[in-house]
Amino acid sequence: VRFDSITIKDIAKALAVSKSTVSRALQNAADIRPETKRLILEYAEKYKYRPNLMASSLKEGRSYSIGVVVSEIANPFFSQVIDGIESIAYKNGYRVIITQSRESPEREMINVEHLCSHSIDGLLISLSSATTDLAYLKKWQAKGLPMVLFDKISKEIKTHTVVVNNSVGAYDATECLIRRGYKNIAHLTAPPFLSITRERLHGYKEALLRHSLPFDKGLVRYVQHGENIEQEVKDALQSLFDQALKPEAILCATDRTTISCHELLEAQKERFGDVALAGFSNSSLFNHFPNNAVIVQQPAFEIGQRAFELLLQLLESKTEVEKFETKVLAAKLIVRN
Amino acid sequence: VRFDSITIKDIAKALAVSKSTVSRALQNAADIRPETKRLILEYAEKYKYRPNLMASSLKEGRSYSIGVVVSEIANPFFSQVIDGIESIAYKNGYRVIITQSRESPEREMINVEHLCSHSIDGLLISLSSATTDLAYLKKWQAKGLPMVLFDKISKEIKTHTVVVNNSVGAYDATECLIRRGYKNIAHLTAPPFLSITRERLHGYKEALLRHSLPFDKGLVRYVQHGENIEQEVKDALQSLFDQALKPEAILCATDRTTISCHELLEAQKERFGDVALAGFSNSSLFNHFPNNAVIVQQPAFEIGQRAFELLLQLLESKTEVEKFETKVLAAKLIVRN
DNA sequence: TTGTAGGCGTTATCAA
DNA sequence: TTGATAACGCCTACAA
Repeated sequence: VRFDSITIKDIAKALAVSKSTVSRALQNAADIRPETKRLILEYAEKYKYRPNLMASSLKEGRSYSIGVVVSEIANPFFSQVIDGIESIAYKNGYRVIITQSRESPEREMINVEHLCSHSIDGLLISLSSATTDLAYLKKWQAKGLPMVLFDKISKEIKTHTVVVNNSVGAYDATECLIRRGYKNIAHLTAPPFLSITRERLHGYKEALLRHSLPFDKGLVRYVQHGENIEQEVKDALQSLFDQALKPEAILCATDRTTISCHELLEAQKERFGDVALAGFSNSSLFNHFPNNAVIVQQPAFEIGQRAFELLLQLLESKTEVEKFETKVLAAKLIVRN
Repeated sequence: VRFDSITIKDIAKALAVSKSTVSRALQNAADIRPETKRLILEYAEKYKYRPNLMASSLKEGRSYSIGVVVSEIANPFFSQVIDGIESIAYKNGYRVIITQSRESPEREMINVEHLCSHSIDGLLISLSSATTDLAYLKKWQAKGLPMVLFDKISKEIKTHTVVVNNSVGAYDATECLIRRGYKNIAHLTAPPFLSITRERLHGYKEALLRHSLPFDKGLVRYVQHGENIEQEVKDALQSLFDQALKPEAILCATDRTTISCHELLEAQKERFGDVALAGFSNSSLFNHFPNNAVIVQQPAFEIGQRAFELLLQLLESKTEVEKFETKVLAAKLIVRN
């Protein structure tokens, strides 16, 4: 702020009172003469006084802003989460600083450092798919930075978390495919070390088991979700369909794989034939999916809300929080006629 | 920041030097004994000293952060713009605070107020479709807040601006339709008071004129882009097709209308028949559009880059900037065989 | 009811 | 080469 804005000092000078009196008036303090207060508030209003929040933050030792790290804001799941966060944060007087990791552990770390040196009061983070070393996060946590993990979480970090019931979501979608008569169901998923991968894989397996279908490792493909994810999905599909026993249906574990998979199946109908598609997605794209597609939609907005609420608990707790909560939300299965 | 972090004072105390010496060492000043500097830097490194940027901002009178206001981060055009902004901003040591107006003038105003009281150094803004009263923006500008307008701009605000050549984009798309033999081309666009509306309408008209086709007001529909835009587009389409002379093709002026229009045409093929679609869009959705669709894609990433560069000019200019620049970028026509 | 003084963490000026 | 001091804008004991 280089631009001229009126300060408490200015008001004090203009009205020939002390800075403290002005400060008191502005804060609705009790011990102030109504007349004085009126004068000050009028002047402040007239000259559009805005408190310098940097100064108060410095004084108060908190900034009333929280940091958010997601992999991509363009991903509809995350934009919905962010909407959820903001919806509650603003009401509570917090502002939200959004950053993107683009699935890069380095950028993730840089963002967190950046946010922290800019004095955020707390952090909401969904880890990048490639993050394995959590030392840097633990460091900040040890320094006392309150944080809540959501979506892609890690059990290494002891704190509140918000996730969806990935296992049940995957189970339901798989079961839906099975009920339609598909037996040979492939699974396209994220890297194996992620919790979402394990949980969704687990749901997939359970559904097969329950319906007495064999689990075949050869039908599972792990997609790195790197720079060129389209190519990765393409390769995965190729290798699936190069096998003797071709998949009749595919369950995709992530938004990106669901969409890429749909596009590829669409584009090369001759090659792949009529394959049923099921997948996790929060994209409005699903309107364009084939009518028989099965979509697992996560309650993204609510995830954001819950995550902020939990963070608020940490922020406002007077004592060290020892017992951490894990909020598990249900995913929604979308099946059209 | 309530959480414990080490300060210059702490280092000074620990090493029995003065705060100023520490500050100098940390800033790579010349007038310091190498040995002292080494000691300080080592200590700082060991105890993970991070400067409190709020304090330096307060001191320096600038925060090295800029505010961004767009209507929706989930809109791919804006997420691409934001990527462009960030790509340059980070390199220049600025951080970016993103807010969404959701096409509401009130939220837009609240966001700007909020950003300003949090001491941003400058503002990048795309106006909401419904914003008509710019008094509040002028107020901040008068106070000295540097700003750059992009995408949805207003000539009422005298400052740098970045836009695409809307007129040419619309012209090219329309001409493309005409060359394919379509004569009765409808135009679905934004509210008439927006510059993008006027410019795109102008390009549409010019193309008709050039190819000796009559311009028919009855083929133009203005869509408010409010809460329920889907319904608005639906109504617009209905009324277009209720006319005696049905459109053979439609040119949509905005991402939202292009997508809604596509979905509606798709869903009700019997009702609307085989209508050619052209439209402005930055969504990857266009992969799902019919093969003959014509897409006008804006260089969103570059818009963000240029906008930040111009803002940087304002931020770094020692003297009052009087002469303002308007960067006009070309849109890209995407036509698939 | 109001004013004075000190401090939040930095940086910059000036003196030593 | 280093240190003391003041200042950024705000808040708050404490004193008047």
